[in-house]
Amino acid sequence: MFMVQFVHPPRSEISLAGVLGALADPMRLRIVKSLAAQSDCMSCTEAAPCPDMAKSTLSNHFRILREAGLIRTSKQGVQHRNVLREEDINARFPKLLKMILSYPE
Amino acid sequence: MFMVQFVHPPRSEISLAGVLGALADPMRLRIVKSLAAQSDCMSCTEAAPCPDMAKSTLSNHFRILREAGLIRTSKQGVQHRNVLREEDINARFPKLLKMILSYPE
DNA sequence: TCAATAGTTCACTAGTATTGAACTATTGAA
DNA sequence: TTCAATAGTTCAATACTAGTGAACTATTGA
Repeated sequence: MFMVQFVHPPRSEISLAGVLGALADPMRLRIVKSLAAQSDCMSCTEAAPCPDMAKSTLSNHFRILREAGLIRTSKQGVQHRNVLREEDINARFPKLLKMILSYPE
Repeated sequence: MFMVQFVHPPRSEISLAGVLGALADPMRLRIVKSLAAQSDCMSCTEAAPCPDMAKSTLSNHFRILREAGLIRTSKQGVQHRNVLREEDINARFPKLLKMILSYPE
């Protein structure tokens, strides 16, 4: 009877290396772009960058984004609600996120 | 009698994931900051982020920066001349480098 | 009660990072 | 010329990280 606990670093512990490392993967970048395009939250499968990715791989990508401080995950019924921690990232590294997401590739 | 050949991707092949991945390491970020602060080139040991790092590790970091398209290396005598490919990066991802290097950590 | 759904965790394999040791290439001095 | 010093690279070994199928947990709805 163990609830899944999500690890979210506080704003002050979000590191540049962590953020860059999390975004340095085409799949994770697409996940973040999807989340940035949404005003509200998305489930993991909604934000999945491609349909044929293994569930465990997707789950791992979300964990990496979460632990880097890029997204916040909460549980809502059977799904997970993922939101971009835009304010926290902007407070820590102003304009970085917007700039990275602005490049076409 | 094999000359060491350096791999430098052309500007068009510099990828965002490659650049972010290369910069997503505190040691490599420090190397790039050192190079950005210099107007001319630096040898590998001059740009070394800390004195106790193994030579092979340092060499590997420079290789990663080179293959990501962040630096250009040429041989000059017994040393290697490393320069930041600022124009190429700026052409490909405007303002990204300056922004990343501007954060204090 | 039981099946379906949404993710996580585990175990395995494959790729990548760090490092000491050995190697290559260049320079400068005896 | 010969030899040592210097600057990096390459190799081999170990340790860590990513991708994936299979098994598992938790929630919902029939």
